[in-house]
Amino acid sequence: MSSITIGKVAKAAGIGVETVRFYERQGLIPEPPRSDSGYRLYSGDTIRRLRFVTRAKTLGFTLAEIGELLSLSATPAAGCGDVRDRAREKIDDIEDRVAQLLAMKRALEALVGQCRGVGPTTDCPILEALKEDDV
Amino acid sequence: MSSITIGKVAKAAGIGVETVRFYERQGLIPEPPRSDSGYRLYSGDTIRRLRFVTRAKTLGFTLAEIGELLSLSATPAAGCGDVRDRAREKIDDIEDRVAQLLAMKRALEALVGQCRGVGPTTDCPILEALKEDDV
DNA sequence: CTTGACCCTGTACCTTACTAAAGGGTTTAG
DNA sequence: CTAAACCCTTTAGTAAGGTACAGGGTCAAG
Repeated sequence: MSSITIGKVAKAAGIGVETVRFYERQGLIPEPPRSDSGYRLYSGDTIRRLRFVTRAKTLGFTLAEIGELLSLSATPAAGCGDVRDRAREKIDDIEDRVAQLLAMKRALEALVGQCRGVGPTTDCPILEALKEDDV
Repeated sequence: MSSITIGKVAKAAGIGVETVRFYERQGLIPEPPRSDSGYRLYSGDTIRRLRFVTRAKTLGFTLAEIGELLSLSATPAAGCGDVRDRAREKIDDIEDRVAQLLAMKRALEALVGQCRGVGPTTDCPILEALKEDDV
């Protein structure tokens, strides 16, 4: 049932057909079953997976990292402690990123506030706001 | 006073000398004054600026976007409304990223919870947690 | 006063992440 | 039944973001 060709999957995920095949080669999506004529036949899950990839990419994860994230959920219960450890690493990583983004946001808000005419735009508030955070 | 050579600046920023020159070519840092012999002479500001670049990079900003962020603060008070608008765009962008990162974090936490033996690891919580967020 | 650690420019090369094209089979609408 | 619109593989090219020489000058310690 509901098996869709690569063109539909690509369109639904908002990427190109070539990119879907590329992600398959990179191991980000599993090799799908084929029709008699060799066409790839996908299920709706692939669309979600592809959307996850594009989102994670805009968040600064490399394809390799995204592969790790995806493999976390795909791993069977066997190496459960290992999965948990890697998930915790990713959580820490995400928390770092969030903290840095919020610092950057505060800096930009300070800039906008400065723009309202509170003071002179002499120094750079973006750099100022981040200079203490030695990561 | 306190002028440092490219090697020191690079080391302090945690990047290579070649990368500093590359960022200069990309316009991310200003062309510094030179010594009589042609050596680049930096001030401490450059180190902060370079650190900002490397951080913004891990947060998924392209070098072009980072250039825009940096130029926001460098712009004189003249085009203040324009600067404010662009800063607000960046703030929105950052808020989106934070929201997506937090969704991803929740998904990972659900995964870790699942690992504690609460249930079978049949479906993928990472994909599940993100499937509603149509961005 | 030389030798090793720096610096300069310029060019070439590398990785990541696509994107396109060549050459050919398949499906489907008219 | 044919022509547009898909799909296949393989190979090559592109853009972003560096990284690495080559060939040559500079500086500071011993």
